[in-house]
Amino acid sequence: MSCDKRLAEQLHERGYRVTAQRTIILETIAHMEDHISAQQVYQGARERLPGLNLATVYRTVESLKGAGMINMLSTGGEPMRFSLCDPEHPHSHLVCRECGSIFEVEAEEIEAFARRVEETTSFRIDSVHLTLEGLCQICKQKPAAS
Amino acid sequence: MSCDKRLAEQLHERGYRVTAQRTIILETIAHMEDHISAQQVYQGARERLPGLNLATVYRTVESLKGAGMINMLSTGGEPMRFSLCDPEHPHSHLVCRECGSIFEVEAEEIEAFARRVEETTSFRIDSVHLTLEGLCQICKQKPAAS
DNA sequence: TAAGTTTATGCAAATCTTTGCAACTACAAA
DNA sequence: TTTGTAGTTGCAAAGATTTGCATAAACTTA
Repeated sequence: MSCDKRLAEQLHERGYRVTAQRTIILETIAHMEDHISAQQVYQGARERLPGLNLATVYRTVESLKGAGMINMLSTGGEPMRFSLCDPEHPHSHLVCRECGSIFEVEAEEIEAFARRVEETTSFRIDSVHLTLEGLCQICKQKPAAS
Repeated sequence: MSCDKRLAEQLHERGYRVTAQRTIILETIAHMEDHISAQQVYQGARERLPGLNLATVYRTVESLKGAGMINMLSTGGEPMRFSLCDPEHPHSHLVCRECGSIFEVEAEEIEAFARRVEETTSFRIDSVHLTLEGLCQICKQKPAAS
């Protein structure tokens, strides 16, 4: 089955209606390499669906997050960014607060931590989000700004 | 030394100017029990500093985060929230996506993970932020909404 | 395949957050 | 204490995100 078909099927399985907007927005996020902003999703998806509204993008990413299909990353002070979930390879984000670059780090053990929290509390955890913020190799060599 | 004096001193040590706005905003966040929004900080701080501007609140929390003195928590779909950092007791956040309630969970081992990442990558990590999202004990018993 | 129900979308307005710029103030050095 | 400089603030405008409501589309059932 094609990648796109599989995504649409996942949506349906989880009780969400499969609309053109959702399909195209999801594919747009899936096909972009990096973590992209709402504006970028909007512009990318609009090429295939001209009438698309920005509010729909926001509502859709919210739904897709609820369906566990995308990750949202807010670096604080910058617009939210989205990326496709990869349940096989959970990862956390390493964000440079100076230049804004984002790296991914393997984080299976964080998942394990979440499972343990799930046992000790009575929460059901369905998404785990770890962000490590700091300075990348290049930026940490420059003098600090206040 | 008083709690407030100590906070002001920390600000100064880290190269930030100690202004009335910063001091009062920091105290406002420190004295509130929960994680509070920009509006709540604004309203609380305004009682002691009537001319205060909302833009200053946003810029100040950004600085305070840079100084490692507060945490920012974005639950996605809701305004950002802030709380005082407690370096002695690092914790992660457990957020219910249904009712929005927030709990704190001990997370020393996440700090340890961050230190290891710091060694294997060439990043300098100065803030670690883990959010576990899901359903709390009460909300997980209700039928799911799509 | 058609009808009914429920959810999603587009639009416009509201809310939240960031930014440019001129005036102001904290801090350091004289 | 005074002065100079760089960082902060308030204001207003821009940008990002959410929300209410009427219409349209997806899915279920017959």
